[in-house]
Amino acid sequence: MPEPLLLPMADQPPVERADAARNREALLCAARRLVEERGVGCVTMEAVAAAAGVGKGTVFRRFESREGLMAAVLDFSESAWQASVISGPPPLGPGADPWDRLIAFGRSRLETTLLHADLIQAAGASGSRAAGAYSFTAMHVQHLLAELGVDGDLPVLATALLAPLEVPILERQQAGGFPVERLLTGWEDLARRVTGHA
Amino acid sequence: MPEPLLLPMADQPPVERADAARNREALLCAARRLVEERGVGCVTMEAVAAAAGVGKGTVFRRFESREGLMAAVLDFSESAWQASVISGPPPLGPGADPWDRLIAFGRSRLETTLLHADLIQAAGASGSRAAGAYSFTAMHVQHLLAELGVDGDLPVLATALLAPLEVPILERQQAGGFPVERLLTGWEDLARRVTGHA
DNA sequence: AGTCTAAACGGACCACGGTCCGCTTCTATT
DNA sequence: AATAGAAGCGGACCGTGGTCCGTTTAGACT
Repeated sequence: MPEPLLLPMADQPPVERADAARNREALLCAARRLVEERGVGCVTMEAVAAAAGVGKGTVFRRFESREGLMAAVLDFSESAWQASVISGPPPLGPGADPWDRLIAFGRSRLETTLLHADLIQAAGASGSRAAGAYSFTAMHVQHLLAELGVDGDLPVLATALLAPLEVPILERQQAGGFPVERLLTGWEDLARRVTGHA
Repeated sequence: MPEPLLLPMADQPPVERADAARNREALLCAARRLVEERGVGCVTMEAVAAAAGVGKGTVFRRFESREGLMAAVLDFSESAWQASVISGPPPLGPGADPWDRLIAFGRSRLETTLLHADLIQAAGASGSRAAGAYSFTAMHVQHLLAELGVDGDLPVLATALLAPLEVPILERQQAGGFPVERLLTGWEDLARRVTGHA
């Protein structure tokens, strides 16, 4: 018998063993709980391991690093938000005109970011990487800009629009005494100037 | 004799003792050297202490934290740059018209930031705090915007202009394959849109 | 059921940032 | 010069993120 079709096919993710998957789930779950009830800053890797009933080594095996784990926790909340942008009700979701969507996006993004600020920071660089070079938000904004007929270097313009919504910038401004409402108004103004919208 | 004039006056910085100042200098110097020859990531607090011939406790006493020390090291290079903005030759320094200064500022800031990226990140939040609520760069941009006759929420607009020049954003874009030249062109375009400049 | 191997596990171990506290040293005052 | 006490010092000590490696186990094949 000639090697029962099993040779090439290069199955990249060699599937996860059952116990490994179980532990991953338990860890994620424990991490979520601990983060919620103690705050990100007070959750140690050892505590998560203990809460999930596994050894510390396992946590690192499954999630690479603390940042990785936090990114996974963040992903939970974040993907719900992404869903509401992709397929939720307007004006955030599809259906409204691009300008209204852009404004809704800005407000929603700003609020979400502020809400998960600790987690986002704890997730560090692992938080933004996604499919390929661009994260979901960048793609979305770029898309809206295109719909608005903006011309120029869209990827770069999108980044410029997103940058002031990043945690460090928002927190610095908040620390400087700027109320959220003002930041929001400011961002809308920025969007208006960038898009040339009336 | 009635308490020889020494009562109030609340002299905030009770001056630093001579040996303390000596150690601060030695530490700063050692840190600078080590950072330069090994790279920020490979410089431990203990190594700096040893190189300066003092105990580890002293490093923390003088600089509060690793971030604090790195901020101090950064300050060295940074203040030279600030000087060239304040009183260097045009177009970066005073003399050129505001628009040209703004463009020169963007290019210079971008290059400087990229150059010291590691250090800036290592300095963390300690890197940006300065006199009061606004850092030097924010004040400067705000000033230029005012000169250009831009109306709107200047502090917020200035922040929006500065945000895409922050390390994490620049690095993410570079990692995405965007050459520096493109980032720069993009920023100029942004500035044009924000200021309404022809 | 038995065997074999890659994958997974756990916890001892390490390095580094940061704290603490008993001892030393400056410096103002007499 | 002597004194007092605040400021500074050093290094043992601690907690945490991350690694390593000897042991265990899932699960594929027989």
